[in-house]
Amino acid sequence: MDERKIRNMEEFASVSGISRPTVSKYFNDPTSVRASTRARIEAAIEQYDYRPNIYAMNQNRQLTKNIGIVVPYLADPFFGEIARVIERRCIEAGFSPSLFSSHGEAEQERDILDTLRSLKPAGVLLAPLGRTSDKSMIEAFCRDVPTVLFDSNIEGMGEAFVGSDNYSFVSQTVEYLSRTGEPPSFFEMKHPANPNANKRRRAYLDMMERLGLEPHVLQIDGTGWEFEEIGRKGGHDILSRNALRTDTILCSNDRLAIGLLSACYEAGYRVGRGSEHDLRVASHDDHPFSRYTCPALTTAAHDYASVSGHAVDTLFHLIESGVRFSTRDETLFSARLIMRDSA
Amino acid sequence: MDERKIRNMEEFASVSGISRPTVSKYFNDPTSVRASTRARIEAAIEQYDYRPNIYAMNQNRQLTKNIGIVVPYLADPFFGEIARVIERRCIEAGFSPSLFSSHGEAEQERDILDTLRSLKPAGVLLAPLGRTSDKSMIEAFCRDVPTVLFDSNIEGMGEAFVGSDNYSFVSQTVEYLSRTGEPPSFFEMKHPANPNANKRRRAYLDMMERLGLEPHVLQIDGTGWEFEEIGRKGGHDILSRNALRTDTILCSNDRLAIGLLSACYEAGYRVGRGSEHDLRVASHDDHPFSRYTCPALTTAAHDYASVSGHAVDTLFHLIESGVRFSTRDETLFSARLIMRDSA
DNA sequence: AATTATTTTTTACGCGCGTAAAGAATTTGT
DNA sequence: ACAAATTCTTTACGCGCGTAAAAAATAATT
Repeated sequence: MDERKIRNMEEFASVSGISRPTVSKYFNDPTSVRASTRARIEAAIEQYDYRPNIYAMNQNRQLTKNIGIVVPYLADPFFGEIARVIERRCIEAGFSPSLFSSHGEAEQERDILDTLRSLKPAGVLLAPLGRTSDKSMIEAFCRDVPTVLFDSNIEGMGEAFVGSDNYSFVSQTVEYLSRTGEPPSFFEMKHPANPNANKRRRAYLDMMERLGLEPHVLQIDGTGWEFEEIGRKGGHDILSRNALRTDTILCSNDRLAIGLLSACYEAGYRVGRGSEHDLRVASHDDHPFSRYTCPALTTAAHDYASVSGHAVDTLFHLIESGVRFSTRDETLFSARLIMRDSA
Repeated sequence: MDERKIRNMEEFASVSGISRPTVSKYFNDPTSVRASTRARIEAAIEQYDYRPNIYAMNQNRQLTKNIGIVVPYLADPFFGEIARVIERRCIEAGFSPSLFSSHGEAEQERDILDTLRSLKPAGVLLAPLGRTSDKSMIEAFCRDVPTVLFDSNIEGMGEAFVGSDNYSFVSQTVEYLSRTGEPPSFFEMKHPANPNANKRRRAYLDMMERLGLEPHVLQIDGTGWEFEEIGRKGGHDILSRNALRTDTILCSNDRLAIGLLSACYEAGYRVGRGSEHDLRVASHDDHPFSRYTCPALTTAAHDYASVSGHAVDTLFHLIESGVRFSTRDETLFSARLIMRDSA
């Protein structure tokens, strides 16, 4: 690598022997120049380690190559994984992803959308907080920036929604549990942060009715995003009050289940299948840690790859076509039942 | 809010009745203008919802207000938490944090540093991958950008390192375990990803020698960042080979311990204190989930707040003073023993 | 009120790159 | 080999803001 510092595209153009407009054209789309000139430019890049000033690049472009990724809560490894997959695909497509986490707070979500707007991104992938989100602000944001919602739907906002089919999660777990043992009670937060929780409750009620079984919903207290602690406290409460009708609990999500399993352990309840156990516990999401609970958690898995892949594809299509969708489309992927030892 | 769209600072200056250079001065430091003009500008901002174009702002500034935050693995909620705390403090200080995760891959780490360099950040907080990091590239990066390393140290790189005192972690756990029962064996990966692991092993050996006890290190196979699975497999291997000398295991970190506890449960070993238990397991880090393992994990907690707070403070000091430190300073915070049921 | 210190305005240039237009050079097709 | 099509060079302007310098206005001090 040559030690001479290239200060700008003008200098780089002259050392590479190509005119500046052509070099500029190359950086905006390497395939837009002849193969031979492309080779010369790339050789010069290699030699001088030059890259254009992104601030000057983006100043005049109406559309940058930035993509915003917003998740509600990064301390949940589920979103860490999602972020990883989405980031990779954005980079492969030549975009620059910027990752943001609302950390469970509506004010942070607002600030992020503000920041994002000034980044003039080509598009945004947004997993909103849900119930506490500032709906009108999100709506205004989506009007200005091509946005695909994922994970958690807010009716009518964004050009599209990509997520998991909550009904498919719950129908599989309820069907499995009631076929192989006593019917499940449904364990959830009284005021869930996320609209998926409501869909899951309704799916539970619906499935139980279909199967001709008596539904039983256990609603526990607690607000915020510390689901494990909420699940643990709620679990202790329910176990001590003897509020169970059957020996089977179906949790709304794995993080609550992790807390519940902890409570069961502490209270001396043996969780699992078979006669030597007191309780069966199942759940939804296939959280990265659900394999390592004691016992390992029976759950329904998201199709991670499909959800993130389709969300990205949808956004790319939106960006490339340059037009907004005439109808907002919602794509839901089915769950896959993961049978482990807890139920 | 007025509906008229302000296109640039010129227009904004004219509607606010202040000259453009003064407005520019305001945006670079609101306290640098007279209180009365500041009030007028802020009223106009409120009314027209104007904010300057960040690309044009940063183009001419040698030093932007950006701060890069790089963590090795976001699917570990520990880093999600760290990111949350650091982000907040950066925003409070008027900086724009950009969060990046290497996702356990050295190539990603390299790409991130490349991206970061072109963002011309005022400073960077870097938690490197460790063993697999491209040391020479990090070194070159640190020469160009004021960088504070945290969590995982690489000798001599960056202006400072802020982390936890591994010796204090291990000394407390070893002391506690050997005082209250049989001395611990040390459970770790044969090829740990992170230099902290090596320090912990050495601290274990040192402590055992001091206490006049025979050390015993269990090194398990596996590479990468899926520590739980590595711990689980290694745990099964050790339990089935009956490789334990005592009834006490001290894990290098909580994520390995989570896997080990899972293996213990699957193999029918009862973990905990007291005569009705087979095994004691303790660990280090106070991972967000360690409270919810079964049994809850006895561990040594990082001083999260101090580490992230001091790392940020150090970087701010570096940025404000404008000078590099003459000597690289390393600050280590002590651990706090968290006694739970596993040991 | 006069002097001094502070703040703002006016004027002007530059940053690094996007991009448009016209002409020159190169490649492609026959 | 020649015309047509493609690609590149030259020239030139603009984006939105930072920033410097001198002049003007305002505030603080005596």
